[in-house]
Amino acid sequence: MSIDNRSHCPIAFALDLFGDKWSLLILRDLLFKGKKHYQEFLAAEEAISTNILANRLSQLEDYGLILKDKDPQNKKQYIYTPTPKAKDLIPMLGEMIVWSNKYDPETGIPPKIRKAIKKDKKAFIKSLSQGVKDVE
Amino acid sequence: MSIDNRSHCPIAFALDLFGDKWSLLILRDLLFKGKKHYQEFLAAEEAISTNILANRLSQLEDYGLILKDKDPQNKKQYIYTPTPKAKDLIPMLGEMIVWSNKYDPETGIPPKIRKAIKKDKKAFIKSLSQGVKDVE
DNA sequence: AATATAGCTTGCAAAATGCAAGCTATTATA
DNA sequence: TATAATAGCTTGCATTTTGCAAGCTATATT
Repeated sequence: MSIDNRSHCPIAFALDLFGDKWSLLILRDLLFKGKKHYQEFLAAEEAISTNILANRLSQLEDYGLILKDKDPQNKKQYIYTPTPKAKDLIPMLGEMIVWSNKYDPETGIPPKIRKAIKKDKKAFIKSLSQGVKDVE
Repeated sequence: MSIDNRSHCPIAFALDLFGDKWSLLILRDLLFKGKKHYQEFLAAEEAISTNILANRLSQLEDYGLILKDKDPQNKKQYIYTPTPKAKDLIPMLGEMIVWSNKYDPETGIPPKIRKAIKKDKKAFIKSLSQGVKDVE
């Protein structure tokens, strides 16, 4: 797939940036799990390999979805942080979570959260953005 | 990637079903463009190739996202239709459209729709489900 | 100075993708 | 009834992407 989008369709545009098996999992770790370091992404349950991780981090940076800075705490590490452009994906990710909650019979979503989604879907999705600055 | 999901994460579950460059474009054509036939999907602007299209239609059927039936109007064609499981993806796709509307400087979204999104995002997403039965 | 750690890069095999061609079961046409 | 056209694939093969393992470099710790 080329660098420029395949059409001017908004769905195709989004897929050109993160329409693969890994990019959104990295963003999930950044946005919801508070991960910041390369080694943390590497340790994800889904077992991404190091060359793919390096490639996706670099792509996400190119796409303006993440920032890479030296970690002032530990000078041999980098800190990856989501940009507002990435944080703005939270509503979409929220709807994705709601959908999987409905259709994955083996979902690992904890009962408390499942109840929260059932009780008030909108409030649940809004809650995902709490603690994540720069959204809205 | 194996058939069963890589983790019990809801985002990973969704990506296992449609985390590629094509599946959501086919669903877009089914859900928003009223396409029903193989040849219509083949003719999409993004130029999917026929073997990939056949593969994805078969996968989407396996995943319970589409149904394939003989077309009573033209007996040498099939009609593909989205299931409720697919129709329930509309809110997620709506958020994706809203996001791309914000970040794609070359988006092909028509001015009228852009205005509608700006005026009332929620109403816009809701409007996507109008005319598509079985949603909520 | 020697070792460890973090973040990659490289080599190579396996899998997915894309292009072109062909195949089969229906129609539609002569 | 034979002939051609169309729809929906399948197949072969080259290219690209992925994934595993190993290695490499720059810092930091001992």
